[in-house]
Amino acid sequence: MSTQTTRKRVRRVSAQDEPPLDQGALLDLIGYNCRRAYLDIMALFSLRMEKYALRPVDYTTITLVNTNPNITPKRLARAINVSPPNLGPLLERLETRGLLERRPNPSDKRSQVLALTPEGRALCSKADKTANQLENEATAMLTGNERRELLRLLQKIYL
Amino acid sequence: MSTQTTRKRVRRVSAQDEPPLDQGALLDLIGYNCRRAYLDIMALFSLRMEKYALRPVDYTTITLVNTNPNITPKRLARAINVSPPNLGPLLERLETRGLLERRPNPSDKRSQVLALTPEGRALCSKADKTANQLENEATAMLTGNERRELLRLLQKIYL
DNA sequence: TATTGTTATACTCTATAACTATA
DNA sequence: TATAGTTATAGAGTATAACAATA
Repeated sequence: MSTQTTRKRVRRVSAQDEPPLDQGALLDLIGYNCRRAYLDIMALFSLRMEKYALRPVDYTTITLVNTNPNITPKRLARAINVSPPNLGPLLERLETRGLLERRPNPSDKRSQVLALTPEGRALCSKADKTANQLENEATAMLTGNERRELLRLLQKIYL
Repeated sequence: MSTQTTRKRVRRVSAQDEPPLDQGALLDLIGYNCRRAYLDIMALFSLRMEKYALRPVDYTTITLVNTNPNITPKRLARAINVSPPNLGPLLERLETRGLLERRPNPSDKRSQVLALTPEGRALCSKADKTANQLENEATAMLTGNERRELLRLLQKIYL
């Protein structure tokens, strides 16, 4: 073994008696760090959202339809980064579960408008609470100010 | 020789005359914001790294092997979140390109040790520079202090 | 002619079980 | 019996072309 003996407090990555590996230049990249933090949070997301059978994309979808009633599939597809052909089956599943309705657009017979059913709104409300709880849990090492600052900086990048 | 240029779509601009949609509760979620920022940065990553034919996972791999010479595939697989069966073809490609070597582990004939070739180290060095440039470009709206603070907060979550 | 949503399809990514050769 | 790496395979996730109905 070489000279790396910094013996940091090993959290999740290294198993057994493995020395932690040097992440080198990666630690200076925002993209890399965003992904690592994202994966950690999403691991907990999957766990906590399992009881609702909601994948991340499902949760994003019902939340967006909830706050943007009568949105068209076209706009939704762009918003959640799903191509129109792939959005079909996603909406189909949510509709089959009785959470979402696709109705013909009165002003354009080609398109549709989306809305949550009462069941969909109820589930969305519960899922929102769970999402906030799990986020607080996954980011419990941050103070309130740090959490708000992190949100601000991330949004500065993409918004 | 199929040099396929994937014309990545630039986001951030709502298409045509569409009103921007309300992201609602999502904007308060660190996970959601990490993903959005990550996708923005990675769009530029794909563009700038195209000339090296390095996908994100390829870049992470050669960087990690570079800073951790003689690492085993097992440890590497855990570090980059790739299952051992899926790591094989990845290393095979890098080896075929003459960037990486898999050598038998002298102390355990079951396993191997990985190292970059001189060509691999040269490419890694260039890719590192490009990665830093593209990151600075993608996060140009942040001040130096904001950038360092963002790194600190993200690492606080997963490290 | 252009657009919405759908169908069909293919390509990538990821996950799992079973195999081999060592230990 | 356990482990490192491989093989085979299946399932997600994602991308594009072509089509029908409508504008």
